[in-house]
Amino acid sequence: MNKLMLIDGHSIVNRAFYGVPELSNASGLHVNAIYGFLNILFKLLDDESPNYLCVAFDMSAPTFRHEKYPEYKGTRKPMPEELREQIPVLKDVLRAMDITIVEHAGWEADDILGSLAVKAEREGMEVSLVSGDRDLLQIATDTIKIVLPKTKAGKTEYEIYHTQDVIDKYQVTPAGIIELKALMGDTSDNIPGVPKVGEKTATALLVEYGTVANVYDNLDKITKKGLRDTLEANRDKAELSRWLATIKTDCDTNVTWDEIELKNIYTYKAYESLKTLGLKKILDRFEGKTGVTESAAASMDIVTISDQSECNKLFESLKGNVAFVIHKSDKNKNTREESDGQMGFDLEAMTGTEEDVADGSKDEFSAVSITYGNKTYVISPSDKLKSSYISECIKSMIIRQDVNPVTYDVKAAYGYLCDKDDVIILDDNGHSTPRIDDMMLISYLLNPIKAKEYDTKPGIMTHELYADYEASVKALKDAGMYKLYEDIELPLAYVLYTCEKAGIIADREKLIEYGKSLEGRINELEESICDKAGERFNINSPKQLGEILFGKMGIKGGKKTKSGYSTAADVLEKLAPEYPIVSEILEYRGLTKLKSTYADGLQECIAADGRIHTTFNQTITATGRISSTDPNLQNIPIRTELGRKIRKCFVPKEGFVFIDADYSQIELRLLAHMSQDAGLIEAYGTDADIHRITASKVFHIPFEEVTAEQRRDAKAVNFGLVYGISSFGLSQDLGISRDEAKKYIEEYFVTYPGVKRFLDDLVTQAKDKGYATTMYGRRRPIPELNNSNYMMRQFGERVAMNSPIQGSAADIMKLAMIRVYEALIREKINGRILIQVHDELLLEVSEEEAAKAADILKREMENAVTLAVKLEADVHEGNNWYEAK
DNA sequence: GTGGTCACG
DNA sequence: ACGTACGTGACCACT
Repeated sequence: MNKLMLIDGHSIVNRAFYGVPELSNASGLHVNAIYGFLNILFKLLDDESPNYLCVAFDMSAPTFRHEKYPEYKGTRKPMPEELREQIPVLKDVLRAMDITIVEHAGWEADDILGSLAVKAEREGMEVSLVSGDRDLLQIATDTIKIVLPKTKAGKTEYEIYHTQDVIDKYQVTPAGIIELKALMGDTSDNIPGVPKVGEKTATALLVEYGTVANVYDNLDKITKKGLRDTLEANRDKAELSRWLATIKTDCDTNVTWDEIELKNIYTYKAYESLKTLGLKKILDRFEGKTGVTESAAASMDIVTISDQSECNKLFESLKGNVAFVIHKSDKNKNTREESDGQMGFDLEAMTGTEEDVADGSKDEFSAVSITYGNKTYVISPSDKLKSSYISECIKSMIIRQDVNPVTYDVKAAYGYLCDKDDVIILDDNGHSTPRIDDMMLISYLLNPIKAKEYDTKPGIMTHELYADYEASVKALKDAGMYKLYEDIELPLAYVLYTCEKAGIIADREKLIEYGKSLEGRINELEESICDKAGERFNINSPKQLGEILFGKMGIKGGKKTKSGYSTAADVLEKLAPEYPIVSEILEYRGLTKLKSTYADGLQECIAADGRIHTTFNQTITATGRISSTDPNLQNIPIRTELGRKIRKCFVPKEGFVFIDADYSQIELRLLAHMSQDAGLIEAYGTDADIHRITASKVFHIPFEEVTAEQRRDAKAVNFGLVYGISSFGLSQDLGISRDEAKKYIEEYFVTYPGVKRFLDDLVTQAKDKGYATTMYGRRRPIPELNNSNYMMRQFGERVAMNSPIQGSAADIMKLAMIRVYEALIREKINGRILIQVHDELLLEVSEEEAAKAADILKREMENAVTLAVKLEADVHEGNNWYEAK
């Protein structure tokens, strides 16, 4: 028998929203309602296995009935923004699953559902109507069952009602439900009902008289005077309510069974969009279900290329847009699989000999996939087809004028394609020639909060990015970010590739020595701390430490974290003067950090060539900065002398020196430029210390009389501004009261009114547009600005102030890197950029050319952009990183 | 895998 | 009454 399932979209998504705890994905979008809805849907599909399915949504409030009676539309609670934002997304997911969504301007979802249910029943189908709304019970018959889901402790359960179940529970027939609502009303649906009549009274009346009309026909028989009066006085309300409560069953929905026939819901499209949403649990279900990735692959026409002639033929045929992706080999996997007798033929191992790797030569790859037209080709190296041959084919494809290559992560592609002497030339605009477009960079620019990732399976990944390419480029142009992409991000990828490949020498012996120098004191402190505590415990465990300090020893310290006492440095520092054990703990923490993360950690990262090759991530941060991983070379200690000594372990190669340059207060200078505040610009026009000038102006004292404390305070305010100032944050930083902090800020804004105006504008604009923008048009979406939570909105405002500043500084540094890279090549300097640390560049240059390189570095950095204030870069030379700073 | 802590700009 | 400075990544302990 044919089985139809009808789902009341809004009502179920509401249930899901309130039944599933708050849950948001990486990009800040709430997904709990989507998650809950899908869970309910899957459970129902499993249990009921219908062959027809559709989901009905209300079009928009006010709905049809309420338009006629506007006085009853008002009390409906507005939908929380966290839920509202999920609905269009949910609809997209459902559509991707090939599930039909029905909505109609004139009718409520109820009416559509009722009409479809009745129609289906007439045509001999079995019907399950799923809703969270008990109103629907009026539709129940012996073939139409009403399903009311509940999310209990993460589990989906539901009540099921046929005719008899309604009678059992409510003592009225399904049709009686209408009468019931007419009398008792329903606040959630804005049905007024008769005042003072609740469920009990209404049921009793209906058991007696059956219908509302009959109740009124027999009013004189009602003995309770109060009840009779209220019924009498509110006859109009009862009639209206009856009408409001009645679900229409005769709408001509135009829905044909054919179009709502349940097809394969485990589509690749749905899989992809769930992946974007970060709903991993539901993805698992997709993968287990029908092998979605395989079926997607099957529908995509994947061709395997296994010999040279096929390979040649393919590459000769290519013209226009061509997507290609080179897949990294899994080294562990390789060695293990190869160990069963096939070792000699492993070409990967041959291309990636130790010597090559040591040179920073080509990386290994396991496969290449290419999508062209409507076909995707997967090329795996084998004994018939060498990986070197494949990479030559790709390279020749790339330099052909009639091919526009597109890849995902072009920096990685350089790693597979470039030999050590290969240099990709940058033209006058900084464009690398030949050019390879990078979908990773494009999607990062389109959404830095969550750049689109592609499936890791060779064919599918390439197919997808090929399909997205043109639309994404258009989106980039529409957003005004194409130049940013073409002139900055794309050429930068190559510069970063050269930095990574170059690496930096880390002197292993020195690191070992440094680590040893810490050990003695660490052991000493450990003894002393455990001694004072009266027991041995793990000082590195915040849990144990908290219990010892604030529990056992009874030191007063407010609880802060979810899992107990906070032992963070700012808490302990307040206690240190009074308790020697606390200051010892602080020292211990500092030393073990230096040892484990730096002295020991960095040693692990030294490659066979004696150098550390970090990875610079270009698509991680929300603001446009780059980040460094494995290891992170952007957080090498400098603030304390002991930590700073680590930098002596980073040294240039024989005959070379380090040249280091950092921008002086680039973010504050950008604040001056972007705000166009005359006072701040003028302050930077003089050569004097900016914090001192600010202190002098803000505190109304002569420049010469500014004390060290006042300068420190002014500096903190300056920093605070860049972070999106708050009086609380500033007070914490300076250890002053919130009121005092607030006064500082106010006074600052009086001094530099343009800054105030500018920051306010940033927030207004971000609220208006939904994103913040940098000088070069880079965008950062700020969904938090619309969050219903005050704290979240507040955070959004700070982000709106900070992102344009931090992001513009990042833009400028990226531009500077490209300029420095080009200038070094143009002027044939024997030297290269090794590391970027946000406002700092570290170069390794031959001794003879050090002075020239220093000039180039300073010049290119300072002239990367012309601002209302001068950009200054401080340059130093040294025989290690410590000296060069 | 997550939270706490701390290194940097 | 809430509970906050902006942006990162690595290490450790603990679930």
